[in-house]
Amino acid sequence: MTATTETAANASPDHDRTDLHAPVVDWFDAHARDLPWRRPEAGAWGVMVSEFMLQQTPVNRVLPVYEQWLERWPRPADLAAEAPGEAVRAWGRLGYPRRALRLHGAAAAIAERHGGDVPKKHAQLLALPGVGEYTAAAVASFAYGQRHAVLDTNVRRVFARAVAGRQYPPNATTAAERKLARALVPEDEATAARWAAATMELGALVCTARSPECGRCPIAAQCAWQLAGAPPHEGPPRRTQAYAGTDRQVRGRLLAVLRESTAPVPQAVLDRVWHEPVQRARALDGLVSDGLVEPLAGGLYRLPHA
DNA sequence: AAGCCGTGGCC
DNA sequence: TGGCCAAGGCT
Repeated sequence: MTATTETAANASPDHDRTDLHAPVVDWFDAHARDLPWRRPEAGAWGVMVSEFMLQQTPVNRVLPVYEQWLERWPRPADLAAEAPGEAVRAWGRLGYPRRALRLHGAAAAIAERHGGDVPKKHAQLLALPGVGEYTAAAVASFAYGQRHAVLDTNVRRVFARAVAGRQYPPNATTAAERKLARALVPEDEATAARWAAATMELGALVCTARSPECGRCPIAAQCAWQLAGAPPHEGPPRRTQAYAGTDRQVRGRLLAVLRESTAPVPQAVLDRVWHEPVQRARALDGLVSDGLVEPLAGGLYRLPHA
Protein backbone atom coordinates (compact mmCIF):
# COMPACT_ATOMS: atom_id res chain seq x y z
CA MET A 1 0.00 0.00 0.00
CA THR A 2 2.82 2.34 0.80
CA ALA A 3 4.29 1.88 -2.65
CA THR A 4 1.10 2.97 -4.37
CA THR A 5 0.35 5.91 -2.14
CA GLU A 6 3.87 7.23 -2.52
CA THR A 7 3.33 7.66 -6.22
CA ALA A 8 0.94 10.54 -5.53
CA ALA A 9 2.06 14.13 -5.78
CA ASN A 10 4.23 15.59 -3.03
CA ALA A 11 4.86 12.32 -1.30
CA SER A 12 6.88 12.67 1.85
CA PRO A 13 9.77 10.24 1.97
CA ASP A 14 9.99 10.47 5.74
CA HIS A 15 6.88 8.54 6.66
CA ASP A 16 3.94 6.66 5.28
CA ARG A 17 0.99 9.03 5.07
CA THR A 18 -1.29 6.32 6.37
CA ASP A 19 0.20 7.50 9.66
CA LEU A 20 -2.51 10.14 9.49
CA HIS A 21 -5.38 7.67 9.66
CA ALA A 22 -5.26 6.53 13.27
CA PRO A 23 -4.76 9.94 14.92
CA VAL A 24 -7.47 11.59 12.83
CA VAL A 25 -10.02 8.82 13.27
CA ASP A 26 -9.27 8.56 16.99
CA TRP A 27 -9.65 12.32 17.33
CA PHE A 28 -13.00 12.06 15.53
CA ASP A 29 -14.22 9.38 17.92
CA ALA A 30 -13.46 11.67 20.83
CA HIS A 31 -14.62 15.02 19.42
CA ALA A 32 -17.25 14.47 16.73
CA ARG A 33 -20.34 16.63 17.06
CA ASP A 34 -23.62 14.88 17.68
CA LEU A 35 -25.37 16.05 14.52
CA PRO A 36 -28.83 14.70 13.70
CA TRP A 37 -27.86 13.43 10.24
CA ARG A 38 -25.11 11.35 11.83
CA ARG A 39 -27.54 9.39 13.97
CA PRO A 40 -28.60 5.98 12.66
CA GLU A 41 -32.26 6.97 12.52
CA ALA A 42 -31.46 9.69 9.98
CA GLY A 43 -31.22 7.11 7.22
CA ALA A 44 -29.98 7.75 3.71
CA TRP A 45 -32.70 10.31 3.05
CA GLY A 46 -31.71 12.29 6.12
CA VAL A 47 -28.10 12.21 4.99
CA MET A 48 -29.07 13.38 1.52
CA VAL A 49 -31.24 16.23 2.80
CA SER A 50 -28.43 17.37 5.08
CA GLU A 51 -25.87 17.28 2.27
CA PHE A 52 -28.04 19.47 0.04
CA MET A 53 -28.57 21.96 2.84
CA LEU A 54 -24.92 22.00 3.82
CA GLN A 55 -23.75 22.93 0.34
CA GLN A 56 -22.24 26.34 1.10
CA THR A 57 -24.34 26.85 4.22
CA PRO A 58 -23.03 26.57 7.81
CA VAL A 59 -24.18 23.78 10.12
CA ASN A 60 -25.77 26.09 12.67
CA ARG A 61 -28.13 27.57 10.13
CA VAL A 62 -29.04 24.19 8.67
CA LEU A 63 -29.99 22.47 11.94
CA PRO A 64 -33.50 23.91 12.53
CA VAL A 65 -34.54 23.71 8.88
CA TYR A 66 -33.29 20.13 8.63
CA GLU A 67 -35.46 19.09 11.56
CA GLN A 68 -38.54 20.68 10.02
CA TRP A 69 -37.93 19.03 6.66
CA LEU A 70 -37.46 15.53 8.01
CA GLU A 71 -40.54 15.84 10.17
CA ARG A 72 -42.65 17.09 7.29
CA TRP A 73 -41.16 14.89 4.57
CA PRO A 74 -39.74 11.78 6.24
CA ARG A 75 -39.33 9.95 2.92
CA PRO A 76 -38.42 11.06 -0.62
CA ALA A 77 -41.92 10.24 -1.86
CA ASP A 78 -43.42 12.61 0.70
CA LEU A 79 -41.46 15.51 -0.70
CA ALA A 80 -42.06 14.41 -4.30
CA ALA A 81 -45.81 14.55 -3.68
CA GLU A 82 -45.62 18.26 -2.83
CA ALA A 83 -45.51 21.21 -5.18
CA PRO A 84 -41.91 22.31 -5.76
CA GLY A 85 -42.83 25.73 -4.43
CA GLU A 86 -43.42 24.20 -1.01
CA ALA A 87 -39.83 23.00 -1.00
CA VAL A 88 -38.69 26.49 -1.89
CA ARG A 89 -40.86 27.98 0.86
CA ALA A 90 -39.63 25.53 3.49
CA TRP A 91 -36.06 26.25 2.45
CA GLY A 92 -36.46 29.55 4.26
CA ARG A 93 -33.36 31.69 4.30
CA LEU A 94 -30.75 28.98 3.79
CA GLY A 95 -29.70 30.63 0.55
CA TYR A 96 -29.17 29.29 -2.96
CA PRO A 97 -32.85 28.27 -3.23
CA ARG A 98 -32.23 26.37 -6.46
CA ARG A 99 -30.96 23.68 -4.12
CA ALA A 100 -34.51 23.29 -2.79
CA LEU A 101 -35.78 22.82 -6.32
CA ARG A 102 -33.07 20.29 -7.09
CA LEU A 103 -33.73 18.39 -3.89
CA HIS A 104 -37.38 18.22 -4.83
CA GLY A 105 -36.35 16.97 -8.26
CA ALA A 106 -34.04 14.40 -6.70
CA ALA A 107 -36.87 13.18 -4.49
CA ALA A 108 -39.12 12.82 -7.53
CA ALA A 109 -36.45 10.86 -9.40
CA ILE A 110 -35.91 8.61 -6.38
CA ALA A 111 -39.64 7.96 -6.11
CA GLU A 112 -39.96 7.19 -9.80
CA ARG A 113 -36.75 5.41 -10.69
CA HIS A 114 -35.53 3.92 -7.44
CA GLY A 115 -38.65 2.66 -5.74
CA GLY A 116 -38.54 5.45 -3.17
CA ASP A 117 -35.16 4.52 -1.75
CA VAL A 118 -32.06 6.69 -2.05
CA PRO A 119 -29.85 4.78 -4.52
CA LYS A 120 -26.61 3.26 -3.31
CA LYS A 121 -24.44 3.42 -6.38
CA HIS A 122 -22.26 6.46 -6.84
CA ALA A 123 -23.23 6.74 -10.52
CA GLN A 124 -26.93 6.64 -9.69
CA LEU A 125 -26.51 9.31 -7.06
CA LEU A 126 -24.51 11.45 -9.46
CA ALA A 127 -27.36 11.31 -11.96
CA LEU A 128 -29.74 13.03 -9.54
CA PRO A 129 -30.28 16.78 -9.88
CA GLY A 130 -28.14 18.78 -7.47
CA VAL A 131 -25.83 15.86 -6.76
CA GLY A 132 -22.26 16.44 -7.89
CA GLU A 133 -19.02 14.64 -7.23
CA TYR A 134 -18.85 15.63 -3.59
CA THR A 135 -22.46 14.94 -2.64
CA ALA A 136 -22.53 11.56 -4.39
CA ALA A 137 -19.43 10.46 -2.52
CA ALA A 138 -20.71 11.87 0.76
CA VAL A 139 -24.07 10.08 0.60
CA ALA A 140 -22.48 6.80 -0.50
CA SER A 141 -19.95 7.07 2.30
CA PHE A 142 -22.02 8.44 5.20
CA ALA A 143 -25.31 6.72 4.46
CA TYR A 144 -24.05 3.42 3.10
CA GLY A 145 -20.57 3.10 4.53
CA GLN A 146 -18.91 2.81 1.14
CA ARG A 147 -15.30 3.54 0.29
CA HIS A 148 -15.00 6.83 -1.58
CA ALA A 149 -12.73 9.84 -1.66
CA VAL A 150 -14.86 12.62 -0.17
CA LEU A 151 -13.31 15.92 -1.13
CA ASP A 152 -15.00 19.01 0.20
CA THR A 153 -13.62 22.41 1.15
CA ASN A 154 -12.65 21.19 4.63
CA VAL A 155 -10.79 18.14 3.39
CA ARG A 156 -9.04 20.14 0.67
CA ARG A 157 -7.76 22.57 3.29
CA VAL A 158 -6.62 19.79 5.64
CA PHE A 159 -4.73 18.08 2.85
CA ALA A 160 -3.29 21.35 1.57
CA ARG A 161 -1.77 21.94 4.97
CA ALA A 162 -0.96 18.49 6.28
CA VAL A 163 0.41 17.08 3.02
CA ALA A 164 1.17 19.88 0.56
CA GLY A 165 2.49 22.29 3.19
CA ARG A 166 0.35 25.18 1.98
CA GLN A 167 -1.98 27.41 3.91
CA TYR A 168 -4.84 27.11 1.41
CA PRO A 169 -5.75 24.76 -1.44
CA PRO A 170 -5.91 26.02 -5.06
CA ASN A 171 -8.95 28.05 -6.06
CA ALA A 172 -10.37 25.21 -8.15
CA THR A 173 -10.04 21.54 -7.31
CA THR A 174 -7.15 20.01 -9.24
CA ALA A 175 -6.45 16.54 -10.55
CA ALA A 176 -3.56 16.34 -8.10
CA GLU A 177 -5.91 16.93 -5.19
CA ARG A 178 -8.26 14.19 -6.37
CA LYS A 179 -5.37 11.82 -6.84
CA LEU A 180 -4.06 12.54 -3.37
CA ALA A 181 -7.50 12.16 -1.81
CA ARG A 182 -7.92 8.79 -3.52
CA ALA A 183 -4.49 7.64 -2.41
CA LEU A 184 -5.24 8.52 1.20
CA VAL A 185 -8.52 6.62 1.50
CA PRO A 186 -8.00 3.71 3.91
CA GLU A 187 -8.32 0.28 2.36
CA ASP A 188 -10.89 -0.99 4.83
CA GLU A 189 -14.38 0.14 3.85
CA ALA A 190 -15.64 0.97 7.33
CA THR A 191 -12.44 2.84 8.17
CA ALA A 192 -12.68 4.73 4.88
CA ALA A 193 -16.14 6.02 5.74
CA ARG A 194 -14.97 7.20 9.15
CA TRP A 195 -11.88 8.78 7.60
CA ALA A 196 -14.10 10.82 5.29
CA ALA A 197 -16.21 12.13 8.15
CA ALA A 198 -13.17 12.64 10.36
CA THR A 199 -11.16 14.71 7.88
CA MET A 200 -14.18 16.91 7.22
CA GLU A 201 -14.77 17.38 10.93
CA LEU A 202 -11.12 18.20 11.53
CA GLY A 203 -11.28 20.91 8.90
CA ALA A 204 -14.53 22.25 10.30
CA LEU A 205 -13.51 22.35 13.97
CA VAL A 206 -9.71 22.62 14.17
CA CYS A 207 -8.02 23.17 10.82
CA THR A 208 -10.24 26.13 9.99
CA ALA A 209 -9.64 28.67 7.24
CA ARG A 210 -9.06 31.75 9.35
CA SER A 211 -7.66 30.63 12.67
CA PRO A 212 -6.53 27.03 12.83
CA GLU A 213 -6.07 25.71 16.35
CA CYS A 214 -2.96 23.69 15.72
CA GLY A 215 -2.51 23.11 19.44
CA ARG A 216 -5.59 20.91 19.33
CA CYS A 217 -4.73 19.15 16.08
CA PRO A 218 -4.03 15.41 16.28
CA ILE A 219 -1.61 15.55 13.34
CA ALA A 220 0.15 18.83 14.02
CA ALA A 221 3.46 17.01 14.52
CA GLN A 222 3.19 15.53 11.01
CA CYS A 223 1.68 18.58 9.32
CA ALA A 224 3.81 19.74 6.39
CA TRP A 225 2.57 23.30 6.73
CA GLN A 226 3.47 23.43 10.43
CA LEU A 227 6.83 21.79 9.79
CA ALA A 228 7.53 24.47 7.17
CA GLY A 229 6.84 27.21 9.70
CA ALA A 230 3.26 27.95 8.62
CA PRO A 231 4.16 29.98 5.51
CA PRO A 232 1.48 32.41 4.29
CA HIS A 233 -0.58 31.80 1.17
CA GLU A 234 1.16 32.40 -2.16
CA GLY A 235 -0.36 32.98 -5.54
CA PRO A 236 -3.61 34.58 -6.66
CA PRO A 237 -5.93 35.67 -3.85
CA ARG A 238 -9.26 33.93 -3.38
CA ARG A 239 -11.90 35.57 -5.53
CA THR A 240 -14.64 36.68 -3.20
CA GLN A 241 -17.93 37.46 -4.87
CA ALA A 242 -19.67 40.76 -4.52
CA TYR A 243 -23.24 40.65 -3.30
CA ALA A 244 -24.57 44.12 -2.58
CA GLY A 245 -26.18 45.53 -5.68
CA THR A 246 -26.04 42.31 -7.68
CA ASP A 247 -28.86 40.38 -9.29
CA ARG A 248 -28.50 37.85 -6.53
CA GLN A 249 -29.50 40.39 -3.94
CA VAL A 250 -32.52 41.40 -6.00
CA ARG A 251 -33.51 37.77 -6.55
CA GLY A 252 -33.23 37.19 -2.83
CA ARG A 253 -35.58 40.05 -2.07
CA LEU A 254 -38.11 38.99 -4.66
CA LEU A 255 -38.16 35.42 -3.47
CA ALA A 256 -38.45 36.51 0.17
CA VAL A 257 -41.70 38.29 -0.68
CA LEU A 258 -43.06 35.25 -2.52
CA ARG A 259 -42.09 32.84 0.25
CA GLU A 260 -44.09 34.86 2.75
CA SER A 261 -47.26 34.84 0.69
CA THR A 262 -49.48 31.86 0.03
CA ALA A 263 -51.60 33.91 -2.34
CA PRO A 264 -50.26 35.08 -5.73
CA VAL A 265 -48.40 38.38 -5.48
CA PRO A 266 -49.10 41.32 -7.83
CA GLN A 267 -46.18 42.69 -9.81
CA ALA A 268 -46.67 46.07 -8.12
CA VAL A 269 -45.78 44.50 -4.78
CA LEU A 270 -42.66 42.91 -6.20
CA ASP A 271 -41.67 46.23 -7.75
CA ARG A 272 -41.15 47.69 -4.30
CA VAL A 273 -38.19 45.47 -3.47
CA TRP A 274 -35.78 47.21 -5.87
CA HIS A 275 -35.63 50.69 -7.32
CA GLU A 276 -33.91 49.99 -10.62
CA PRO A 277 -36.49 48.65 -13.11
CA VAL A 278 -34.16 47.01 -15.63
CA GLN A 279 -32.27 45.00 -13.05
CA ARG A 280 -35.49 44.19 -11.24
CA ALA A 281 -37.08 42.78 -14.38
CA ARG A 282 -33.95 40.82 -15.21
CA ALA A 283 -33.89 39.28 -11.75
CA LEU A 284 -37.54 38.29 -11.92
CA ASP A 285 -37.10 36.82 -15.40
CA GLY A 286 -34.17 34.85 -14.11
CA LEU A 287 -36.21 33.41 -11.26
CA VAL A 288 -38.94 32.41 -13.69
CA SER A 289 -36.55 30.74 -16.10
CA ASP A 290 -34.92 28.94 -13.17
CA GLY A 291 -38.31 27.56 -12.20
CA LEU A 292 -38.27 29.28 -8.83
CA VAL A 293 -41.16 31.57 -9.69
CA GLU A 294 -44.33 30.89 -11.64
CA PRO A 295 -45.94 33.74 -13.58
CA LEU A 296 -49.74 33.78 -13.71
CA ALA A 297 -52.16 35.76 -15.81
CA GLY A 298 -52.85 39.32 -14.81
CA GLY A 299 -49.33 40.18 -13.63
CA LEU A 300 -49.43 37.82 -10.67
CA TYR A 301 -46.56 35.67 -9.41
CA ARG A 302 -46.18 32.79 -6.99
CA LEU A 303 -43.88 29.95 -6.04
CA PRO A 304 -44.12 27.08 -8.56
CA HIS A 305 -47.04 24.68 -8.25
CA ALA A 306 -45.94 22.21 -10.87
C1' DA B 1 -13.82 27.02 -17.16
C1' DA B 2 -14.79 31.21 -15.10
C1' DG B 3 -18.84 33.10 -13.31
C1' DC B 4 -23.19 32.76 -11.37
C1' DC B 5 -26.22 31.42 -7.65
C1' DG B 6 -28.17 33.64 -1.09
C1' DT B 7 -27.54 34.58 3.44
C1' DG B 8 -25.67 35.82 7.75
C1' DG B 9 -22.06 35.60 11.34
C1' DC B 10 -17.51 36.78 12.54
C1' DC B 11 -13.20 39.36 13.57
C1' DT C 1 -16.80 48.42 9.05
C1' DG C 2 -16.54 45.15 5.50
C1' DG C 3 -14.17 41.56 3.38
C1' DC C 4 -14.00 36.70 4.27
C1' DC C 5 -16.02 32.41 4.69
C1' DA C 6 -19.49 28.45 4.94
C1' DA C 7 -20.26 19.86 3.98
C1' DG C 8 -21.05 22.78 -4.15
C1' DG C 9 -23.42 22.40 -8.51
C1' DC C 10 -24.27 23.89 -13.01
C1' DT C 11 -23.41 26.00 -17.40
